[in-house]
Amino acid sequence: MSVTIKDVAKRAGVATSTVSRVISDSPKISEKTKRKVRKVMEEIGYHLNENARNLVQQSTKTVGIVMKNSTSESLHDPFFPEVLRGISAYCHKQDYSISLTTGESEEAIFQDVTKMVQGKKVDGLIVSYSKKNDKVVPYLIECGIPFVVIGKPVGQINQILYVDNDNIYAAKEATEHLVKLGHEKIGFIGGNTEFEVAEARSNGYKEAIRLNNLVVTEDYVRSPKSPELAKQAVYELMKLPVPPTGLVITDDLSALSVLLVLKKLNLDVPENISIITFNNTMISKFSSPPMTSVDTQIYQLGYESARCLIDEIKDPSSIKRSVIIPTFIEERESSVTYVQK
Amino acid sequence: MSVTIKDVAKRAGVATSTVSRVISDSPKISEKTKRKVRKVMEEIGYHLNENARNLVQQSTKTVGIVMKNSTSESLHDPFFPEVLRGISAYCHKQDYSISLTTGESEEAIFQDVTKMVQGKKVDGLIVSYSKKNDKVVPYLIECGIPFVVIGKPVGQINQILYVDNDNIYAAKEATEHLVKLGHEKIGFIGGNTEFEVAEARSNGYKEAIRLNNLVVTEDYVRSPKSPELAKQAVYELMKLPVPPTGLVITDDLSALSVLLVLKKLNLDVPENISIITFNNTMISKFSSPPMTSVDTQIYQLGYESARCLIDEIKDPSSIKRSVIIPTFIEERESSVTYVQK
DNA sequence: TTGTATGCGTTATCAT
DNA sequence: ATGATAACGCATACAA
Repeated sequence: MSVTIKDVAKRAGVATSTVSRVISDSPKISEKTKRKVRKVMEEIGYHLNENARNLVQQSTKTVGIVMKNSTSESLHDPFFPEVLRGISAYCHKQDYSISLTTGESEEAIFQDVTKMVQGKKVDGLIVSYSKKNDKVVPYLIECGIPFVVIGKPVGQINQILYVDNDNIYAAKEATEHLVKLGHEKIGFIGGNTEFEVAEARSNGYKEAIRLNNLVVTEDYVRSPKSPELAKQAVYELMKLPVPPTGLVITDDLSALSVLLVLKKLNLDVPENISIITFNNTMISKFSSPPMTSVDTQIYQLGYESARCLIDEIKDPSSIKRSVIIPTFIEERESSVTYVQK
Repeated sequence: MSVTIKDVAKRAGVATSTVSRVISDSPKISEKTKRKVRKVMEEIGYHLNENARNLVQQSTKTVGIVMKNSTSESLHDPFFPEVLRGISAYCHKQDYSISLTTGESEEAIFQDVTKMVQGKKVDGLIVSYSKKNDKVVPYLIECGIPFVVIGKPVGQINQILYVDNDNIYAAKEATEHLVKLGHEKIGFIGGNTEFEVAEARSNGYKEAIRLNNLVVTEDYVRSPKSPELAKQAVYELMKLPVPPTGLVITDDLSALSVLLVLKKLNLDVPENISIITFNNTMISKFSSPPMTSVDTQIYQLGYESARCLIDEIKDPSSIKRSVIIPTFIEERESSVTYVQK
């Protein structure tokens, strides 16, 4: 069938072990036989069968990527492709392959993960989210397979590798960005608090409100579970007796929905209400108006997670160094100084 | 190390071949021993090693996905994630895994492909683009490995499986959408004509212009190689003695850039100029104004390509049935009846 | 219906 | 510096 090292060995008049050593460029082999063997490989078109190598080495040099919720949702959000881009870049550099989960439900994704792990298809995994009551992380811990989570793990912080932003701080800064502009009534539109990131940003917002002695109304803080539900939240917020003059929104996609609702309500941004969002994706750049956004450096998030993972795979005994990626605010037209009407 | 079929066999008091047959649920094994073996598998936590199976079966049940240009570019365009979503859905259904190229240049991607193919890491590939002078497709033909291209192959149409839209027709329809609205001066902003899709749409546009006896000015048709360069094209177009009153733009991303330029030029859409774009992604839906867009059913493109590929993998002798996915126009606010100023 | 033996294409451990 | 050979974990042809 295929041409194997046996064929090469026979043709070159050496043993298969010698061929194998030539492949790995072992220093124990003389340059002369290396040349000879390589010439034969060229001649008969030999190529390594990675499956065979994987089997004997018990490793695949591929990393699995676990998506959140469902493949569809992940791919609809500009966040995931950008994370993937970062992961991909580092993996390519290290000559690792990438394998994706394909499930459309949490359960299906969990099955994907078990298959990857137990089928020994991956050397490690990147979990692209952090969520309460998630089965994946505990499972991976139990398996003892290297993995890193993007976001702050819900428990066992010290035993789990992770890369994250300081989301509490980032949300605090975002809120204070509006405070500095003179806003005193600031609303918060977050996300599903099952996800750690949503909770953290919500806490950061609350901290900023408290530290600046502003109105702490529970009415002002919303945690819709989807960008679609975010719309509802805006309607409610703007119907309040004293509606907010500024809004902190925890992702660009939701912010886009918000923008649409505001338009329907005939509220201009930033004239009537200021907005600051998170992630600084293409969306915030190209929306109308372009939105001030907290850049979470998504690409770096992905890149570093891959780096952590591959480091860990290569040396599992090394200490667990989690990494925090800094954030910064990209100011655009959606947030301006508050002026009394 | 791991628990293997040998362990299961010993514990269950059967031969390894019996265990293997239980795994594949062979009808030749009695229900009784099946139950016994499965119980043991459960007890000692047995799991199939896919690498070993891959090796002996000479197949991996995974499909490789080839990105265009570079991973980064692909992931910056909403097109690719959506294609991936479709591919992923069908692959999941068929229990196939997905492996992505990670290269950042055409050459690097070609290396990824050869590695996938020669390393026997995939059973087939989906090439997510069709391009002139591309090395990948000829290489895959030479290898004789199953593959399908998304887009119309540049040669050997009959020997290559592909799934595509009828881009000539779609562009013709798009152009005529503006014609019907009374526009007579219609510009075209396409993409890099190295890609077949760009050429096809350009031809469709020209055909519509010709058939409707409109002004055929070469000045009106532009083929910038990136959304960034599209901006330049708009400036030039609008500086013409007789600028167009309608614009056909072949992708949402470029259209977004165009919108921005138009705004800078103080030209309102659709009051001063109408726009129709392609792909109907989130971008056209959420842009301001929302844009009329030709829906190319990207998800279906991906889904069908996976279906074609896996069909072909399962039965390489079956006839090559390529598929054309229909398009339709989603009307939004960016295109309106032309009124003389 | 079940068992025996062999091979899939490598790498790795001993030798020499 | 190189060769012989035993794994790696599974599937399958052939026996029984």
